Amino acid sequence: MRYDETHKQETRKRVVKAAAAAVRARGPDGVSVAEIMKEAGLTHGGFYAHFASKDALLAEAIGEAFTQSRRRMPLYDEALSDDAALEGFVDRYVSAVHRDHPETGCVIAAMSSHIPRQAAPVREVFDRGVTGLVAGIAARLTRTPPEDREELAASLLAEASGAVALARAVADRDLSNRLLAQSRRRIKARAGLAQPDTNKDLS
Amino acid sequence: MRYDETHKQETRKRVVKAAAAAVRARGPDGVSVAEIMKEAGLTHGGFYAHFASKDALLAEAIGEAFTQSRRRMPLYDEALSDDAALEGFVDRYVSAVHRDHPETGCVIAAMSSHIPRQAAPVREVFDRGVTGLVAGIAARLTRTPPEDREELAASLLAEASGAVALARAVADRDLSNRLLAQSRRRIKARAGLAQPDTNKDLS
DNA sequence: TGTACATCAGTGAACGCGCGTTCACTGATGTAC
DNA sequence: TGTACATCAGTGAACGCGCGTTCACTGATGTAC
Repeated sequence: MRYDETHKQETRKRVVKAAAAAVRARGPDGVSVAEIMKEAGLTHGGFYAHFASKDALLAEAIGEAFTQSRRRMPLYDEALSDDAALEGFVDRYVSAVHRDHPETGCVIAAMSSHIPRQAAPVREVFDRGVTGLVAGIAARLTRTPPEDREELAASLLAEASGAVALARAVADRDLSNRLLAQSRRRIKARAGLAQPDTNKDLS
Repeated sequence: MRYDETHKQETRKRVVKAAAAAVRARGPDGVSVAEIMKEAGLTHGGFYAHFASKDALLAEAIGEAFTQSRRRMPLYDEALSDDAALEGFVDRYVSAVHRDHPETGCVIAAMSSHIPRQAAPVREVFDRGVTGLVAGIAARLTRTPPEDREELAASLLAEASGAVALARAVADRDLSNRLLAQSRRRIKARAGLAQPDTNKDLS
C-alpha cells in the first residue's frame, strides 16, 4: 500500500471534509472518530496517523466548514452587485434548504450551542469565521452609513443564524417555515433591500 | 427511610431543577444521570424510580427551564408598561449576565443546536416554549401595527437568541461584548423603544 | 532486467473509561395488633 | 403504650455498550543492488 506523495494529503483532506459535514449535521459529540473514518472509506485505526486527537480534527473540520460555506455564499461573488449579493445571501441563508442541510451550511447556525465547550483551537477557528462573515456582510451594506455597517452586519448575522437554528429546533413544520419567512423579510428590509412582498409565506 | 407523602414529589422536583440547570449549561449530552442525581443530593440508582428514562427527564427539565425563565422575564410582569417590559426583557436577555449564566437563562439561546436531535417529547415542549415566548413578546409590541406584531416578535427573538448564542460561542471577550451591545441596540430600535445611546458599549 | 529489502498508509484487535440502565438490597418509618 | 411487620425511597454493585486512543501488524510499492 505504498502510494505517491500526494496520497496521504488527499486521504487527510477526505477525512477533514467528512468531519466538516458530520460535525455540522450531528454536533461534535454526535459523531465518532470511527464514523468519520468510515465515511472517508477508512478504518478507525489509521486516524492517529493523520491527527493528534479528535479535538485537533474538529478544529480543522470547522475551519474547512467555514471555508466551504464562504465559497457558496453569494456575498463573496465579485460578479454580483452589493444588493444582489446581499439578497442572494439572505435568500440562501434564511431558507428551508439551508435549514434542511446543516451538513453543507453555516457553522454558526449549526453549532453555536456546541462551541462554548470546545477546546481552544476550535474556538479560535470559530472566532475567525465569525469575524470574517461579519466583515463580509458589512462590506456589502453600501446603502447603510459606513459607521453603522459593522453593527448592522453583526445584528443581521445574529438574526439570520438565530432564525435558522430556531427553524431547525422547532418540530412543527409550519411554524418553522413561518419563522424563516418572517426573519427573511425583516432582514432584507433592514439591509435596505426592496421588498417584492409576494413570497411572504414561501420558504 | 419512609417519609411523608410529599417527600417523593419534592425529591423529583429537585432532580428536575438540577437537570434544568445542568442541561442549559452543558447540553443534553454533556450531563450524565449520575451527575444530575448527585446535584440533587442522591445516588444514580434511584433515578428510575422517578423517571422512565433520561429522555423523559430531559423533556421535563426543558419544560421547567422555560417556566423558570418565563418567571424571570419582565415581559410577563403585569405591573410594567409595555415599553418598560420590552426594554427590561431586551436588557436582561441580550446581556453579559445572561451570556455568562446559561444555567438560569433561556432554553432557546442555550440549546437550539441540541434540540433537533432530541426525542419527540423534548421537541414538543420546546415548540410550546417558542410559541409562548413569541406571543409574549408580540403582546408587548403595542407600538407596532397589530398585523406586524407576530412577525416582528419572531424576528426579535431570532436575533436575541442568535446574539446570545453567538456571544457565548465567541472566545474573544471584546468581540462577544460588542456583539451583545450591537444587537441590543438594534433590537430596541426595532421594538420602537427610545435610544439613550449612552451605554452603547456596555454589556 | 530481475530480485531483496525498506517504507509507511492503513488494518483491526485491544485498552480503559464513562455512560444509561437494571436490580437485589437497606433501613427508617407508618401501621396493625 | 409497646412490639412486629409491611412499605418503599434511596443505595450501590453490576451489566452491556460505544467511545477515544494505542499498537503490533500487513502488504503494495519505490529503491538498491
